Amino acid sequence: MARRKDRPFGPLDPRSQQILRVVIEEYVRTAEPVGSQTLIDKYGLGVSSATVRNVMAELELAGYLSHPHTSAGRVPTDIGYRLYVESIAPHMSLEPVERLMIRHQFGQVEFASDQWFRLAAATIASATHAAGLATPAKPRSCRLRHVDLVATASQTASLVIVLAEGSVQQELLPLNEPYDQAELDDVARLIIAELSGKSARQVSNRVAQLADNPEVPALVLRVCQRVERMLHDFDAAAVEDVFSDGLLNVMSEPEFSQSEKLRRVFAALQNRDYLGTLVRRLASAQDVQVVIGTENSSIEMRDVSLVLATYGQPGRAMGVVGVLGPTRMAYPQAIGTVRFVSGLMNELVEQLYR
Amino acid sequence: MARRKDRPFGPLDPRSQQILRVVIEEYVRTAEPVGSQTLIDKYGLGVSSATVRNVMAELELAGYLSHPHTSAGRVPTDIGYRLYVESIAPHMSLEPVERLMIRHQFGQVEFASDQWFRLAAATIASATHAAGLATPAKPRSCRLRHVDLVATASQTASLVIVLAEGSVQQELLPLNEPYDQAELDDVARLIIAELSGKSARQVSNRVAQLADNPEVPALVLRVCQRVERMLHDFDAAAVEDVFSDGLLNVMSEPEFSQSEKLRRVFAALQNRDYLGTLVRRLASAQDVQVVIGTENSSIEMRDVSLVLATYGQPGRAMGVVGVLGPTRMAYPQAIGTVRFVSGLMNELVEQLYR
DNA sequence: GTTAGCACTCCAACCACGAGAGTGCTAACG
DNA sequence: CGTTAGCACTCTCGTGGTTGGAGTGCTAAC
Repeated sequence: MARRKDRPFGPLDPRSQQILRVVIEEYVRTAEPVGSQTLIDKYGLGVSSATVRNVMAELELAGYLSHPHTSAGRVPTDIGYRLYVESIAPHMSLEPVERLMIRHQFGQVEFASDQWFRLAAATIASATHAAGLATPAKPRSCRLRHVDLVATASQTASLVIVLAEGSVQQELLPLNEPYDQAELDDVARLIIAELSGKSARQVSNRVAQLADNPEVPALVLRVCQRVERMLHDFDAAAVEDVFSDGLLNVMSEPEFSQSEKLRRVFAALQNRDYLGTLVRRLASAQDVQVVIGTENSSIEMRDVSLVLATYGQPGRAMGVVGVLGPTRMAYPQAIGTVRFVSGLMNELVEQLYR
Repeated sequence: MARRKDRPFGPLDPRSQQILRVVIEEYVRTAEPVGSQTLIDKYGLGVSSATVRNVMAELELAGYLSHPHTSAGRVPTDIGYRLYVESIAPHMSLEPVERLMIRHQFGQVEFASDQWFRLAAATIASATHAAGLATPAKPRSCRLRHVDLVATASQTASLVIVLAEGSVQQELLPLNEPYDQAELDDVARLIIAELSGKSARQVSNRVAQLADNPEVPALVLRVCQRVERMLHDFDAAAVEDVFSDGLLNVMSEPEFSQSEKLRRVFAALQNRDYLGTLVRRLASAQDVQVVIGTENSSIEMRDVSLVLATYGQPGRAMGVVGVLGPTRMAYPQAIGTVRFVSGLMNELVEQLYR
C-alpha cells in the first residue's frame, strides 16, 4: 500500500486507470458490484486477481471506487465516473452506423419544420436507451416583426405576433363590442407602423407614450399593451420548453425499480427553473458537458447524470440537447450521441440563419 | 345463502349496498383489504361482524368483492367499483370550498389566454391528488383565414397560417433565392385572395388547379402547397395534444410502488392514439364518463381508472378534461371535480364563441 | 334473520443456518 | 519491490421451519 504513496493524488498509472475503466464498464453492463475474479475472467488483464484486489483497494482509498459491504465487489463512485468520463470524453465519437441511423431519422422530417428539437429528444432517447432532453433554439432577445388581428367570433379576435427570428405567439382577445375584419386590419396596420422592429423594451417605452396620448383609440391601446405583455413574457421565459422523450427508458433501469428516486427526478424536471438555470450556466461551454450524480446542484437529481450540449449560434438562438440517465449510464454512447446531434442541430440552425 | 336466491342479479338491498359502499370507501382510504371487524369498529353499522361477513360473502358471490386469500379481508372488484360509481355519480357535486378554490385558480389566468387546458389539467391534478388530463378544444374542421410570410433570414421565411377559429400554425420555409419583405407580402396577399375562407379540401382542389397553370410563379405555388399540407395535417391530427399534469401523484400510490405497472400506463399515454380514440368515442356522451380498470380497452390501462368529460360546443370546438388514477381512487372527488371543471370550461368556450 | 363461538386457513414476520462470493492479509516467489 | 498463492474472515442472500394474528366460514343458539 506504500507503493505509490509518493503521488497519492497524482494521475493514476495506466494499469490503475485501465482497471477503473473495466470496473466501470462491467458495472454499467451488469448493474452489480464487480469482483476481482470477474474482471480476470471477462477481461483477461494479464495479472492475478490478488493484484487486481490490491489496485482496487488503492482506487477505493483514492475515492474512485466504493464498497457496498465487506464481501461485495466494487462500485464506482461519482468521482470515479468523473475521472472515467474525462479520460474518454475528448475522443468519443459515434459509430458510423449510428450516425447514419440518426441522419436518416433527421432526414425524415421536413427541412423547414420547427420541431427539430422534439425529434432530437426522441432520437437521443432511442440511441442511448435513456431519456432525451431538448429545448428549442431560444433567441437571446427579439424584436417585433409583425402583428395580425383576426376576427374569430363576433366579439373575439385572435392576436398573432411574429418575432424577428420567425417565431410566433398567439392569444385570444375579447372585444368589448363587435368589429369587422377591415377595422381590425386597420388597427393591426397602425400598430405595425408604431411598434415593428422594436425590442421588448422599446415597445414598452413607446406604448407608455401612446397611453398618454388621448387621441389613440382605446382598442389600439389595448392591443398595444397586450403585445407588450406578450413580448415581455417571451423574453422572460428562461427556457420556454424542455422537451423530454424516453423517460420510460430510465424507469426500467434496476436502480429505479422502486419508484421513489425517480419520482424526485420527475418532480425536479417538472420544475422548469432547474433545467433553465442549468442551461444558462451551460451556454458558455463549448463542448459536451457531463454532470454526474451528486455533482448536480439539486438533491433530487443526485441519482441521475446529465450529458448536455448547446447548439445554435451564441448571439442569436441557442438551445440545448442532452441525455438524462442513471449515474450508471453508458457514457461513451451518450457523449458520442449528444455531440453528434448537437452538431447536426448546429448545421440546421446555420442553414436557417445564413 | 338461499336468502336472496330469488333475485341474484337484481339490485342489491339497501344494507348490502351500504356495506359495499363502506368497504370501498375504507379500501380507498387504506389500500388494505377490509375485514368485517374493521367495518364494525370504524363505521358502526348496527349489526354484528358475523352479519357483515354473511353479506360480504354474498357480495363476493355476486362478483362485487374479492378475496386475495382465505384469511384476508375483502377488496372491491372492478364490477364493485362500477356499481358504486353508478350509485354515487348522478348526485356528486363538489364542496363549495373546493369550487371556490378552483374558480380562484381559474381567475388567476388571463381571460384570453389559450392555455386553459393546461390550467385545467393542473387544477384537476391538485384537487384530486391524481393525474389531470386535458386536451385543447379542437375544432371539427376549419377554414383558412389568413396567411403571413415573414422574412427571417436572407433565404428563409416564416410561414404563418391563421385558421377561422383563431388558432395558428407556423413553419419555416427555406427559399431558393433571396426575397425582400415586400415581395413576400405580395405573395401572401395573392395567396390570401386565392385560398382564404376555404376548407382543407377546397384548398386542395384550388391548389391542384393552380399547379396546372404555368403563369403562377413558382414561389406562390410552393407556398400554396405548403399551406395545403399544413391544413391537412391540422385536420388529420386526432387530438393534437393531451396535456397531463400530476402523474407524480399517481406514482406515489402504493399499488404503483414497483414501477412496472405504471410504466405500461406511461407507455399507453405516450401513444396519442389511445386517448384520441377514447375522446372520439366520448364525444357523444353528455355527462361525466368513468372507465374502471379492466373496462379499459387497452391492457396497459387495466390497473387505472379514468374519469372523463367533454367540454366545448358540439359543432365547433370540443375538448376533454379528466382524471387518471389508480382503480382504487376517490371517485366522488374525481367525478365532482371533473364535472365542475368541464362546466367551467364550457362557460369559457361559450364566452369565446358567443 | 341475526349473532356468538370456534375451528380453520393462510400470510407475514422472524430466526437460524449454510452456501457462496469476495475481500484483506500474510508469506512466499522471481 | 511488485506480484501471487493461499487462507481465514465477513457479509449477503436464499431456504426452511416456526409462530402469531387476522380474518374467514360454519354451526348452533337466540
